[in-house]
Amino acid sequence: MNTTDYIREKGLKATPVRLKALELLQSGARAWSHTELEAGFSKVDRITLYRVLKDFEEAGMVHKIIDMDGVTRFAVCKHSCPHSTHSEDHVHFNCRKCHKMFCMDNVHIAPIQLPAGFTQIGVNTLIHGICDACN
Amino acid sequence: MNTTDYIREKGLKATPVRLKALELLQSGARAWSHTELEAGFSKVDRITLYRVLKDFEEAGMVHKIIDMDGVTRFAVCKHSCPHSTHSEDHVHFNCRKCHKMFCMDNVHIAPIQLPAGFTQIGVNTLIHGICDACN
DNA sequence: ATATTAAACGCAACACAATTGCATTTAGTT
DNA sequence: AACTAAATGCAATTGTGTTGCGTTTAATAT
Ligand SMILES: [Mn+2]
Ligand SMILES: [Mn+2]
Ligand SMILES: [Zn+2]
Ligand SMILES: [Zn+2]
Repeated sequence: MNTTDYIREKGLKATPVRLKALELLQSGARAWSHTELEAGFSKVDRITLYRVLKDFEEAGMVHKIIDMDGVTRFAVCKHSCPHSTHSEDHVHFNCRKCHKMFCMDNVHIAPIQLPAGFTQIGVNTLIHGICDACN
Repeated sequence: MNTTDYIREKGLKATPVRLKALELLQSGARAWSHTELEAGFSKVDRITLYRVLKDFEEAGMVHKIIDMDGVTRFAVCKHSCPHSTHSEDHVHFNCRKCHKMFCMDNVHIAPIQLPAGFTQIGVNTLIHGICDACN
């Protein structure tokens, strides 16, 4: 399915900012910060971009992750992600050199045993190290 | 060892703000945000508090964690934590109800197998759910 | 006890991320 | 082509964290 139809299918209008933002998010196979995305446009209103990212997130098109530096990042949801059942439990990798963040969908994490009284809803595993490109 | 001596042992002057901040951090067995700590004082300069927290962190007295909402939090280091070998790899638990964060030093996490090319330096595991008090 | 001084403090200013309100424009529809 | 709800662009505001600088103070030396 093309970008325009995908946005429309999610109940959103296919506007220029949304099309470009989605194309950027779908490229590079990584999680993008607002600043990185903004730099990918020749010209964009940063408030509009904030709202587009929020719209995408609410539509279940992207998920938000806070990286090791506290920077908010967005990555496309690879499997179909209805907002309710949206699982963000996959591992994220943050490179100490280039500071890029990657979603590691194929990395398996073992279930965690919590102390009595604590109930788990979800888990965010954030690994930091050196990525393949920087190695 | 008392609070004053502990601060001095780390090479810092035992000032009123530092004493109070450390007492707050040592109480409650959880990770405190700047805002929460500030509220624990009857009167404190917020810039001074930022600097005290930075000093504590650099001295290896506390470690910094970003919680599920992107809020920066500080928790006392339970075992002796020289800054160089300081391990922050223990699990953190963030409550969806009260938004408090806890360090789970006794929770074991299995080692993670990364794809070829990626080298791991450390890992931050952040579980979200409902804490014992809220359950 | 008093003097000394490097460290810590308090305040103003600044930088940056993110949100809200509102008037204008536009995508999708009739 | 006309309509309208949604999206945009801009200004203003909030929140978090940092930096510079003059003043005060904790720890030390006399
Ligand atoms: Mn991801
Ligand atoms: Mn901790
Ligand atoms: Zn890298
Ligand atoms: Zn709770």
